[in-house]
Amino acid sequence: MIDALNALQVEGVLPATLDFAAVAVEPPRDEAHGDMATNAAMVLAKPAAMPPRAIAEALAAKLMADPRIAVADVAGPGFLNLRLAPGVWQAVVRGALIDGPEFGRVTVGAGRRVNVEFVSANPTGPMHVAHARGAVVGDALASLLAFAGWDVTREYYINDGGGQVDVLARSAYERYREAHGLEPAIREGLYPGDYLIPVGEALKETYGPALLDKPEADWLAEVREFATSMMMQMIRDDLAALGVTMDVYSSEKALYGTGQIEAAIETLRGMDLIYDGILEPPKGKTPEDWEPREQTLFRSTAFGDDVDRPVQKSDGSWTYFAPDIAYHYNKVTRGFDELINVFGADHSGYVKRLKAVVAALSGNRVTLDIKLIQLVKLFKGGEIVKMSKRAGTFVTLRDLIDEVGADVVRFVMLTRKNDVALDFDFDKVLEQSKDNPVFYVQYANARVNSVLRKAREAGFAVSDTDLAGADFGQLSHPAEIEVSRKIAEWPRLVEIAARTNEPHRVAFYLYELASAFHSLWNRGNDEPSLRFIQDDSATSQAKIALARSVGVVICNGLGILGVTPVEEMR
RNA sequence: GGUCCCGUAGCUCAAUUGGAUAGAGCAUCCCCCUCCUAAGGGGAAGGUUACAGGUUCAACUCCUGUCGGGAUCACCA
Repeated sequence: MIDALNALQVEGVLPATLDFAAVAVEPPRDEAHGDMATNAAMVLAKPAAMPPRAIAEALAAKLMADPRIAVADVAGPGFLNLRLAPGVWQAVVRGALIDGPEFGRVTVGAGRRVNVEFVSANPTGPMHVAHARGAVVGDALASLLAFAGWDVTREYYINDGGGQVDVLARSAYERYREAHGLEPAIREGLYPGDYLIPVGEALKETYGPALLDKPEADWLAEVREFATSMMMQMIRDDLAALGVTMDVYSSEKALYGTGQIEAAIETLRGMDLIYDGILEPPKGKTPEDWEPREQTLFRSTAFGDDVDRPVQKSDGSWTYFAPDIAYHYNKVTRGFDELINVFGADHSGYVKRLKAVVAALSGNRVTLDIKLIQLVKLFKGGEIVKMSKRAGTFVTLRDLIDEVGADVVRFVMLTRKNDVALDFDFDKVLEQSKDNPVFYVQYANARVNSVLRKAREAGFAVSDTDLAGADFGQLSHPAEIEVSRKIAEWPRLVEIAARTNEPHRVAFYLYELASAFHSLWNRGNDEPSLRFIQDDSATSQAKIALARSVGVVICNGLGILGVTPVEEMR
């Protein structure tokens, strides 16, 4: 395309000073407009001082000389539609068979190092549904980026430095007393969950009666350590059940006493981003117990935040924000080019200050993208499932996996953009119908396998190398071309989804591909010539190859989503 | 009150980051099928993309404002 434009410049048709940066060539939304389209004529009309249609006509004539282009015609205000020679699509199907699991792998990431931090649930209990979506989105995003050429690190930040782990320790201590036959005092503010009973028993196992009747100061640190490590083991197990493996676990507590927090704060102070001052009372509703106090503050208003943020409490201890600054400084110094944090939507208030910190501490070298994950609403029998931590009716990730399986959980969690609330309907996700995307995609793959099985029984050679040698000129029906086009879109989709950090696009794409394939399959009912297995072996081979390439793409796509493809439905 | 997210067909959601006549699935209406894998197929209808301005050859997309829904707002993480 650019070559053709350059040629026109040389010929003097176009002014020599034009910039082609805004020229795009892409597959149009509407296939009636050809296989590829370009906006070149309209973008260039103004700078070239020529009517768009005139540019388009000249360009069309030039492009027709290319053997890969079958038809180039001018449409609408100056769009140039290109119909590619059939061989281009056939080559794509062949490419899918040759590349196999690598088909769709692209290089937009260019080996840049990206850190994806996700889940980061407090180590105070089992994971529940709210964590599940973040876990799935983060993990799928990481896989997607890896497939698109990034060097990816999956990371979990353990919030083990704040008051909530003391609460955990006290709660576990009561269970420890219970294990010794004493009445536990689960006071208001402690964690009442049964999952701490085994922790109490393990404490008894390790310490015997040694910690009984001792003041809190004597046991708090040890019990805290003991309980958090058990909680983290439980969380790792939960993640493993969901198919998530982290590369790095970073501890908040480990930042204390190392000077890292102080160093990060001092660095910011050197940029005049840290100062001591007094905050105004919050506007709107002022808390009744509000009183002015001097604190150490981060100047986040310089980055568009509505108020500066405290890093130190009035008693001199750090707020949660201080170790967070140090943690992100740490990620910057580890040499990542990009940081991505997957947070729950309730963290929306931290976005600006964290972006500000990363921008300041990296000298704008490192980008931070924060994906906010909206709520998941559970439905069962048409009723919303109410969840309350207090009433002990919150649904754990384990419950969810046990009921519908990890594959279903993962796929469904990716059928929505991250910043939109998601309804998870227990009844629908187990339904076998077209409006259950998990089933529909899996079913397509099962049908592909069914074709291959029957073809093998009929004596066809169906290895990928055999199929890649097929005569794809046999595939001429519009329904077959449609499936080929969809397959050809795959690498580009990977690129877009990765660039925008939106793994849900993969799930939607797979549904569309499955839909095109099912449509072709069903046409075979009425038109025997569209069935995959024919009497003529050359025709069969091409059709089977098409089916197989659908299977290749579905497997690659599901691989990114972390969903296991099924070979047979039952 | 500030900030962030959302608002698209009756319902649930897409829309290749600014492209052409805004697309799917349910539900509705019409026709066909019981078939290599049964859990269907084809078609019709359905829209001022919340509203009002602006930028652009081109706006669901970007900017400003308004309305509605949600999240969040020092001394918890």
